[in-house]
Amino acid sequence: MRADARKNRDHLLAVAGTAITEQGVDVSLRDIARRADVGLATLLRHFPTREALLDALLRTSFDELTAKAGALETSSSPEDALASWLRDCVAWTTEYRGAIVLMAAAIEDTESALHASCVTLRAAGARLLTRAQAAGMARTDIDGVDLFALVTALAWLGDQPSLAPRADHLFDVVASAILTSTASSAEGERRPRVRS
Amino acid sequence: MRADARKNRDHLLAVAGTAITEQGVDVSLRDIARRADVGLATLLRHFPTREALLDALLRTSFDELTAKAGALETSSSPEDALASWLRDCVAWTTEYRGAIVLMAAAIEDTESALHASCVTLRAAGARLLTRAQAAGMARTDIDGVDLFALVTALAWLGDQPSLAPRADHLFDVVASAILTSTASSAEGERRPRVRS
DNA sequence: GCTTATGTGGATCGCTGATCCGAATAAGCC
DNA sequence: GGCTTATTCGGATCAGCGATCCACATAAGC
Repeated sequence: MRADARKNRDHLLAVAGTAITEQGVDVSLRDIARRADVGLATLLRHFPTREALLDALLRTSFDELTAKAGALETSSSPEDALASWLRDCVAWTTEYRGAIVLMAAAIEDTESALHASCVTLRAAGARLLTRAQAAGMARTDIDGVDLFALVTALAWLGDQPSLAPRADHLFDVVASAILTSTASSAEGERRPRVRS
Repeated sequence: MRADARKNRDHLLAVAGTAITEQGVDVSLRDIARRADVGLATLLRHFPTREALLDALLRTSFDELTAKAGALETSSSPEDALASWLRDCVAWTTEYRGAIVLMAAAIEDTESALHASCVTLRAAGARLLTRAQAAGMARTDIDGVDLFALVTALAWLGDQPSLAPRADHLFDVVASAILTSTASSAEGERRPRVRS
């Protein structure tokens, strides 16, 4: 890649990150290009679709979450690992408003630029779930696909301005359905009482 | 209203219903007008915004759901009433793909044409929830707003082609978190195996 | 049948993302 | 340093979107 092209690409990524954080993933691509002092065509050549741009932006975070799942697999109890990772996943999506919808669409669209990242993330969650299930700490009638769907739905909830205030609490509600509450004493302490 | 105007309005509603069922709520308004052999301006005068059009289309269903909640309040056990009504709500939204997102946005936007209907629906659910809680059949740390959010999230799940196949199952998972399983004998039969 | 208030829809605006292609320029070679 | 060439750039343009305007058509009331 030519030096000027690389510079433009990096600059565009930085500007896009700011713009999307401010206005959500539906921000006008023309605006991003304008803010980066670049033609719209240039933006669209580097990132042919909005998803390609998001993929480049989110890939780092994706990898971090996947890595964290791997680390938790050995460092925490099966139950805590799953709960903590799920919370991280949901919390992370709040950074890029609207991204979760694209992820939900990408998970089974093999043409999407986001597809591979989503599948990897889902697999990481599935491993944590399987481990928790084997330890008898998670209900066994759900699988990785269900887990991904639940996380996605909770993240979407946090994306809706009108529902976001309840997102944390509802995460606890859903989590209580996933994690078997046999060891309820320890749990009651770990998970904050959200509302009296 | 003049006779021709009324006719146009009714015809537009019928065409819009078909179009939205086929293509989801994001269907082009221009397309709807074209299919109704009417100018775009005419559609937009009868229904100034997409939400106004949806409000007119959905109002009947809204009222039915609200009425059903009222009927269940006396005809069924608090638990069955809540569970059955929630299921109906989620199932209903599948008819108009994408409508749930507009509803979530309308619930706290008093300017929205859908606002009043959404608030009424939420209140109906809240009454069923309160009744179930009073009977000790539902967890007491959630309220009507939480319930609306959960239903909305589940409905959104059913709207996503990639997640929809799990929507029914995940409804059961979430429902098991809302309804307290103290009377597990009666429940165990009605609800599919929650925890094997 | 005439008048008037109401309803209509083509034309147009500003916006979106997508695409084309002449102009600008960095990289490689002598 | 100067030349050539392959790469990159971005203004211009296109089709689509919802919103708005206003000259024209028409139903309703007398």
